[in-house]
Amino acid sequence: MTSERKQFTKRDIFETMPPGKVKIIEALKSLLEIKEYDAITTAEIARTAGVSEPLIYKHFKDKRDLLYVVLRHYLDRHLARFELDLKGINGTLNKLRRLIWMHINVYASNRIIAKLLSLVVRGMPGFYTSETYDWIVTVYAKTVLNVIEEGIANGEIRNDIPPKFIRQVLLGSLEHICLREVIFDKDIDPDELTDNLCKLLFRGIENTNGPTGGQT
Amino acid sequence: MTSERKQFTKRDIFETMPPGKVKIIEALKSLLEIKEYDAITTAEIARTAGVSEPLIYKHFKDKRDLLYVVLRHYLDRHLARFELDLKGINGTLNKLRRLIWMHINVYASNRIIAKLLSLVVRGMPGFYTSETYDWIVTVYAKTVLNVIEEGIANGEIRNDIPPKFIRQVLLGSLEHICLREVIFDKDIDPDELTDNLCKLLFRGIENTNGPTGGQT
DNA sequence: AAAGACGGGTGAGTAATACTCACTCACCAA
DNA sequence: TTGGTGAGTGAGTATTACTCACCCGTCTTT
Repeated sequence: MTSERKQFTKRDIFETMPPGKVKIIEALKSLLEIKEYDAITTAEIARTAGVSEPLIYKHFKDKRDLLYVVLRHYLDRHLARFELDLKGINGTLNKLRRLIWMHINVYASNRIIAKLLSLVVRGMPGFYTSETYDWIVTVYAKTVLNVIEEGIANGEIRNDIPPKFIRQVLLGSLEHICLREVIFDKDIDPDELTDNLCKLLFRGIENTNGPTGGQT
Repeated sequence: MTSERKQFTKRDIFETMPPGKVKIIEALKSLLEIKEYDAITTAEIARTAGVSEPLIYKHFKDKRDLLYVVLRHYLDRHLARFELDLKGINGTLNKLRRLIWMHINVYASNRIIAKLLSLVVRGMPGFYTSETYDWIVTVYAKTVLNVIEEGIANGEIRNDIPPKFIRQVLLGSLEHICLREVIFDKDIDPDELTDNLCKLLFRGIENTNGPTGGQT
């Protein structure tokens, strides 16, 4: 009987929400499947949700604010697995490879997420002060950084480049190698991209002073 | 007397333009200095230019189309130098270093360009079918690719990764290492960033089978 | 020189759309 | 009973990108 203790998942979040709010979120989600954000009007969202337009503004600051919440819902299930999925893997570079593959795979299998992150919210000034942004940084970017720092500490990764810089290069590369296919809706091959990226980056970041105890 | 032959520069372009068009372009440019694109209205542009609003639509398809033209004007003087500036340098990696430094330096010294490229036009679907985009690809992206391919041919760069992939990683890294500072208007240090990026990437892309004659 | 095409330029207007105001209704606490 | 609170709405508004019909001067054509 004491088995479930904390397990706060998406389901709980939805259950404590007023039904109208849930309907609005789901409405925007379903509209994003068929057209891009800028082409979706608030009237359309309300109509699809079966609620009145002002209700959107009762629950969300803006149309954009609503988008940030929707983006978070989309990312939720993916990001939840990220940390766990790294647990079983030993070796920093193996963890990084796994991370890279997962990132690309999310973009490959969910174009809405890819488009929102690479093209839409990126240009919205308010995004960088939103809860969703904070959450992504905490859950994802920090995880990546931890892996890199761990690699530096155990001597697998060179220590003459700031870890945050390495992360920037990694994340920038990830986004850019998918960008063309995201924009033009072409297929993405996670395996091939992962291979090439690892080939290139790993040789750039690995510690050449010997595999272990490479502390200067 | 036969000294000047082709020399078509910005000045010529402007001179063959109707004065209203020039005024509109200059108006948007000066407005971009003080506020972001989305906050600028067409009425404001017309007022600043001292022309009527419909004239904008006589000369440009949209407000966005105008932005693309303005972006091209901004980039014009910078990109014109790119190819020339590489001429004197020998060694592919040295050329790449120079290229990297120049790219970062443009972002560091011209925040409007940086913001437009990284945040604004990136999310506009129409941009990727605009003349400006074609032009950037031709003048800049192709130059980068040529340098990389030259490096592969002469054995300085490894040949087991597609040159276009290397370019993607390079350009993605460049954009992403500046992104935070561009968004939050913080200073960018081109020298430091160039050093770190070259340290990381060069080891990743250089050919380890010997410096010359590395053709497989 | 008349006709007319053409390009730059404008005054007045319009459709669309994100967002607001004032309000109702149901529920719950004191 | 009263009053507060939060979900929800009908009607409205300000803003804004964009358009229509039109004017005028300058070339070209016959």
